[in-house]
Amino acid sequence: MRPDLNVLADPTRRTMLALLTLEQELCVCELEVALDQLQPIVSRQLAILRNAEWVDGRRDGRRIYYRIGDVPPWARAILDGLTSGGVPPEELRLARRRLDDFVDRPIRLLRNAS
Amino acid sequence: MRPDLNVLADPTRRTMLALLTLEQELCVCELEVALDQLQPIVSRQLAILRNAEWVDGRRDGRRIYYRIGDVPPWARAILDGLTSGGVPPEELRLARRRLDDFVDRPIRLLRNAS
DNA sequence: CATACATATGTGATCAACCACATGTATCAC
DNA sequence: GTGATACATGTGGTTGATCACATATGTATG
Repeated sequence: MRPDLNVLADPTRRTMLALLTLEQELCVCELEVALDQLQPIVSRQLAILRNAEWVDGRRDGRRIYYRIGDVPPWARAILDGLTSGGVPPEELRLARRRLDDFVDRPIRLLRNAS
Repeated sequence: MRPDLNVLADPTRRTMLALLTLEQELCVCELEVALDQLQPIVSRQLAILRNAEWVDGRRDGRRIYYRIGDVPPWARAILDGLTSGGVPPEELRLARRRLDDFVDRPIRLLRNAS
C-alpha cells in the first residue's frame, strides 16, 4: 500500500479522508450528506481514493461502507495533519454536524469511538 | 500562515518540500542540481510554494536561499509525512546524493544540522 | 421477475496545470 | 557604464482534472 499523494490536490477528497479518519467508517449516502454533494461526485471521488490506495470499501447489503485502508505510518502522519487543521476546522465541524443531523442515518453496530 | 494543500499535487514540489525540511536552506541552483531540473522549472515551482505559503526566500548577494516558512503544527505533520516515506525514499536519497556531489556548491556558514 | 434503492461509471464540455522556450530583473565584478 | 551570473516571469500549446448529466450495475423486497 503506497497511497498516491497526488489525490490530495482536491479539497473535497481531503475532507473525505479527514471524515473517514475521524468516523471510522461511512457509507456513500452519509458522505453525500456530510459533504453536501451529489451522489455521482461522491462516488467518483471515492473511486479515485480507492485507486490511490487510501480507502477500502466493504459492502453490506445495498450500502458500501468506506474506511481508511491499511496505510503506512507516513500516510497516517498526513492524515493526522488533515484532521488537525489541514482541512479547515470550521468546514470539518460543519460536515460532522450535518452527519449528526442526518435523520435516517443508517445504523451500524460499532459507532464512532471519538 | 495557512499553507495551501493543493500544491502537494506535484511530485517535484513534494520533493522540494522534503529537501528543504531536511536541509534547512537551499538556493535555487542547489535545488536545480538536487532535482536535476532546468532552472525555470525550479523557479516556477518555488514561486508556487511561496504563494502557497510553504516557503520563504531570503536574498544573499545574487543567490536566494529558500527554507520552510513559519507553518502551523498540522503542516509540520504533513512535512514529516513527506520526509518519512511520502516522497519515495530512493528518490530522496538520490537527490541528496546529487547535492553532496555538487562540486561548486555554494558555501554557507551554518550547514545542515541533520 | 419487476421494482426500488444504493452505488458506480460513461461521455462530452470546460477549465486549470504544466512544460519548453524566450525574455526580463537584480546583483556583483571590472 | 558593460558583461556575467543567479533568479524570475511572460507566452503559447498540450495535457489532465472536474463537472453535470445520463445511464449502468448490484442488491433486497414483494
